[in-house]
Amino acid sequence: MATDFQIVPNWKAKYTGPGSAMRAPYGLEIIESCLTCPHREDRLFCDLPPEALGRLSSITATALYPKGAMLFVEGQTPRGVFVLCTGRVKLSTSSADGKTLILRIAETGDVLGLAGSVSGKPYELTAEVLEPTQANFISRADFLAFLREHGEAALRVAQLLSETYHAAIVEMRTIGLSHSAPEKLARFLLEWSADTPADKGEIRLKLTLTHEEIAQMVGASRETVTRLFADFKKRKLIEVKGSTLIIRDLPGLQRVREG
Amino acid sequence: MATDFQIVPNWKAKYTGPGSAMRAPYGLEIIESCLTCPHREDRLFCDLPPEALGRLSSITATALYPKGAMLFVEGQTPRGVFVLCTGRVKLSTSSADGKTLILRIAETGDVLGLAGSVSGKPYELTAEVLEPTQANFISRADFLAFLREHGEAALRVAQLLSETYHAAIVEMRTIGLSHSAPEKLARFLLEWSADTPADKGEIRLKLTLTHEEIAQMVGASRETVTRLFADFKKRKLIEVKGSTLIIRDLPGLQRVREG
DNA sequence: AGAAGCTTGTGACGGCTGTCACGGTGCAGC
DNA sequence: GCTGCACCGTGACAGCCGTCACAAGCTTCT
Repeated sequence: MATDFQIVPNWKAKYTGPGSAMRAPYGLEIIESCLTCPHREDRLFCDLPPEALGRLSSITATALYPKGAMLFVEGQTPRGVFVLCTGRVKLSTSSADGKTLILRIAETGDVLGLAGSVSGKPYELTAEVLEPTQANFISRADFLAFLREHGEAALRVAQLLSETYHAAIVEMRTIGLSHSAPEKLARFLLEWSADTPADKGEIRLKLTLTHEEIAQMVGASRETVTRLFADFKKRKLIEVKGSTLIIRDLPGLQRVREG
Repeated sequence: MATDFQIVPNWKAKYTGPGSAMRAPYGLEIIESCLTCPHREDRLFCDLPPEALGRLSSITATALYPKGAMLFVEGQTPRGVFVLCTGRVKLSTSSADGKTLILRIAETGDVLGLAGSVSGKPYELTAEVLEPTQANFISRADFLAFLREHGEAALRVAQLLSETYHAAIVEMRTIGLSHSAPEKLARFLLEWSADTPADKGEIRLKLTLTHEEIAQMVGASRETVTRLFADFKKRKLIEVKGSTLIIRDLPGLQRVREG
């Protein structure tokens, strides 16, 4: 297999491709394969017959990626799919003048590069590793062959794509249907906290994103995000302690979202 | 089959559901089935073996929809997929305060409601008929059974979803990555004209959308769209004759898009 | 420890564009 | 033809927010 093309700023190249030499940075353990990894979140593979799973694992390659590594970049012809075992990956698109729009932060269990690999059209997004990440890689050719063989897997892929599409629409709403920046930020925070249960009226969430990145997610400037956080804090809607953000006044934040 | 739930403002209900009484309004001809219809654009069915096509036609119901009919509305639990034979359908989402964002205008050959039907999650969009439309309907249950039976069709569906996703991302860029309204409008016009070939330096396109609708597509107000059209005309970038829009200065428009 | 670099906080300012208001125009239906 | 309605055009105005500039914390590496 040819070594994959990847841009890895400030990092040694040897860590960056499936099949290339691997060593765990930052004391990360290498997990043999996502197929057997403890957090069986890898949603691509659930409910497939064992025979299919075996075939799948034979075409899967595990690799480690350091912070800053690019799994793929916008415009590249698709090379295959990545299934995240650990770590977080930023999915973004950017315009010629350097402005960036972050669509979503992928986490454990997410499948990346699916749409590109299925359609054969260039990746529409760039996938940049935010924190050391282990991922399974399946080349496009192997993946398509596998799907042709296993109809139920193809259906599963269609489901995943539907969900991805759904998420894109939701993201679109935050950006397109909000009049003001406060609305957008409120929408973002509420969206972000959606699957975290409230604990005695409070919602605590880890928010390990810079203001810049949040700005790129909601479509605003870095300064407005900073100012809005200050404003929200003053209005006792939220509270920030280190990298954890606490939503103190959920209804209040919802009112901000509604305008 | 239960009659489908549909909202049809200012129209007789009898025209609105698959299986219900049909008569062609506005002198439209009823085409027996998209499977045999002259413009074989119905991309869902291409390249399937005849046996599968036969099965498909047996679960397909054709219906006519008048202007203003809703094929489905946002939040509804998915009932099935629609394949457009003729006509145009507006796909939009809207917020509580009545603001609307149009994602795309579906045309002949497009498949609607696919993501919802595959995932089972509520439709994320509303599909409103812009001009008299004939569409094939396949109920969700039949459709899923068909996909489970025919793996190659499932793969085809995955491809369609990938394309839909791709289009959503492109739309997202117009809205999220443009700083100014002129940029957004230029992006929209260029996007809209992408598949129309240039004819001696000019591109002519039918633009049967109101300024209001264009505004909802690019995420701006109706007035700014009006003003921008006037501005573009003054700068000799475009020209409008009735419902046809002529792009006079393609490079100029591209410069506007780049900011 | 010190320096470099990234992140956050804050003030000033100006332009874009959303909103409101109203008038004109064209089309459909009675 | 007249009336109503939807759409288009345009002016005035305010306010939001993007941009620029700079300072102050924080991390990270040497």
